[in-house]
Amino acid sequence: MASLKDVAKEAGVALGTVSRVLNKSENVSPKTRKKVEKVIKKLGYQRNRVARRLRAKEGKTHMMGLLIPDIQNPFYVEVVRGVEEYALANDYAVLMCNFAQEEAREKLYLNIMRSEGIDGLIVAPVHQWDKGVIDLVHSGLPIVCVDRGLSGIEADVVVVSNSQGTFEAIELLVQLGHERIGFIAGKPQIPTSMERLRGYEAALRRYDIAKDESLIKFGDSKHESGKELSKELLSLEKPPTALFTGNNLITLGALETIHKRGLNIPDDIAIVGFDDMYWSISLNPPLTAVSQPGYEIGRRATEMLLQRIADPRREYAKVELRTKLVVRQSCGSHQGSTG
Amino acid sequence: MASLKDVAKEAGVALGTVSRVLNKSENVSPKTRKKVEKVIKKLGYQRNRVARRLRAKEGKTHMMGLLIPDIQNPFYVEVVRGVEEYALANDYAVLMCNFAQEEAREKLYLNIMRSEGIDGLIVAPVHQWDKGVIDLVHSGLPIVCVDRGLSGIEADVVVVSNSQGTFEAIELLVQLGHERIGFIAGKPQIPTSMERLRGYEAALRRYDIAKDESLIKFGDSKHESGKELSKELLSLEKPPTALFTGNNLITLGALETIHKRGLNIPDDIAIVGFDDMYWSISLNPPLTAVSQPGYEIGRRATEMLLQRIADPRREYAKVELRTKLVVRQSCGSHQGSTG
DNA sequence: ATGAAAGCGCTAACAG
DNA sequence: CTGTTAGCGCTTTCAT
Repeated sequence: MASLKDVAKEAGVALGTVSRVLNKSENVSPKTRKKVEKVIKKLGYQRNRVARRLRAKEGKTHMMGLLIPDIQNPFYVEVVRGVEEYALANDYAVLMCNFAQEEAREKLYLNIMRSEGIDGLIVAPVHQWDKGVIDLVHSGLPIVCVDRGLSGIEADVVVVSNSQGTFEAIELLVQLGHERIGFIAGKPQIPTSMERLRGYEAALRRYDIAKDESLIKFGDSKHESGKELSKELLSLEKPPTALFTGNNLITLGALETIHKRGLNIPDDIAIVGFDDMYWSISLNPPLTAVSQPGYEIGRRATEMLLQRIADPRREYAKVELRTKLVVRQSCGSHQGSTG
Repeated sequence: MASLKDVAKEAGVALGTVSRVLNKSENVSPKTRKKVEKVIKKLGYQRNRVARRLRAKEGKTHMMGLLIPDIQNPFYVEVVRGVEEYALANDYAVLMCNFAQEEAREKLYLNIMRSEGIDGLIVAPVHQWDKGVIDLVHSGLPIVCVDRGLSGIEADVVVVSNSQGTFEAIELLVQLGHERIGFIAGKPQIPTSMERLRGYEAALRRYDIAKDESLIKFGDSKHESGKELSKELLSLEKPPTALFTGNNLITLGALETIHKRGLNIPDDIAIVGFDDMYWSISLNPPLTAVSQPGYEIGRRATEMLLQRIADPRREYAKVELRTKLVVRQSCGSHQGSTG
């Protein structure tokens, strides 16, 4: 692989001059620039990003980190796509790691990121007191949180209207005549779980429906947990007539249980889930869901991160994007199909 | 961040000695080692991976690349998990990029990888004549191909028995009484598409069923294409009684079409898909599918890559893993449910 | 067993 | 405008 030195020698200029051409410095004569660019092309020279990273001051390494909780969750896949797209367009490489909802692994990756010399990081913290992330914020590394914020910490964050989104979903179910609505939540430590629960409670209050604690179950945001907890709900003496599932994996687990029991959706049990997938319409019946703009979350977060890298002193911001209720057939007689 | 120099000064030894301790060199007295280790802990020292990478000889940068065609495809997500797991266990960071089936983007990422100084790369080439990847192989970088091989190139590769897997699926459909079996394939340039087609043809031959070209459609391995091509098949004058879909995204697209037309699965149309998802059972009806061991593919590929990095001259190998037919309800009266 | 020193490829400060 | 030079933090000789 050709190096700066090779290019300089071949072009008959100093090494620094080549660097200037590469970095689009003003102080290069058009003639020299042309000569150097020709040699660069001729030798197929490519900048060594590692050396560049080592030497460069903070904020110019052209590498950012992305730490996501669960790559098996299609929602995060959308976020990843948004991040990747925007990063690529701005000449940033993304070091992407999946900590699979394990705090220990998150810590490990946080260390790797730090020692890879990234310019900044986009992360969905394990919970709002995530020490690893908080330490990193304090260390001065530019960080944008997605999906979940940190408690009492100044940092940029991109979230969605979890509470409002859930409210709308429950409202729809109520309007369709449901009064016993089961709610399967994710881990209570994850802020989004609690926000969604608040939306549920608010909707019940709004329509004067008494809250029945036995209809609310907490799990761990995974398929298995959706499967088990829906079983528990359906086995109640007075089972719910409708189910709200707290994320997409829980939804899929619940569907498995419902189908296994031979129940009809929506006649025996209606279901609305948080998180829409582009293939939700391929489910039978097509799923009514609260759609999060995952791609947009990723894009916006990256935009904010690059802005903060460029100007570390700018005001911290919290961006809240709106969810959208996509009504299909799993919740009952509304014929609408928005998606 | 503390550096090697800081540690050396604090411990009162030379910089090189600290490096030796870090690299578990034999030539350090137990006493010195202990002293240094204590300081390392005290200062919370962490190796700077960038500097290490810049200085290190090839094969010791502790960073590998992973280039996948489509992160929205759950199959590749499984592969990613397998790679990540094995890499992490061996102190390798993974630079993971998704080229979204676009050759231009693949090329771009290939360049980034090269200039990030990775030790090796796992990649699913865009097609078997993928120039970018072939050039990289020739440059001497250790490379393992997954899912698809390269034509006429010496390189390690991990694939599955695409032809045999499809054969078994078609065989099942035939045994269930189907003779008009539609086949929706992915891009013909992708080797797996053609192998799966060969399995289809072999099964027809084996059971003396004439091949009807109008039942075979080529698309681009995506959801949209599954949707459209299944529409075409179902609109034929003599439509198929069963559908074989060439990958998971195509399957989901086909399901959408089938449900939209109000057809009953499997009575009106049976369906078997290539690729199983852990939530295939949550579909209604649960999907009969050819399951690829994605996680295992990723794990094995990484194992092979690290072996090649350690010994670049070892024999090249092609590992073919077996698929498994998971029979559920989408194909008809078999009551079996293996998944 | 340890110290000293070269240098990986690059950026940026300094000198002309 | 361009050349020269000092490191970034580390690994790896070469001495001792």
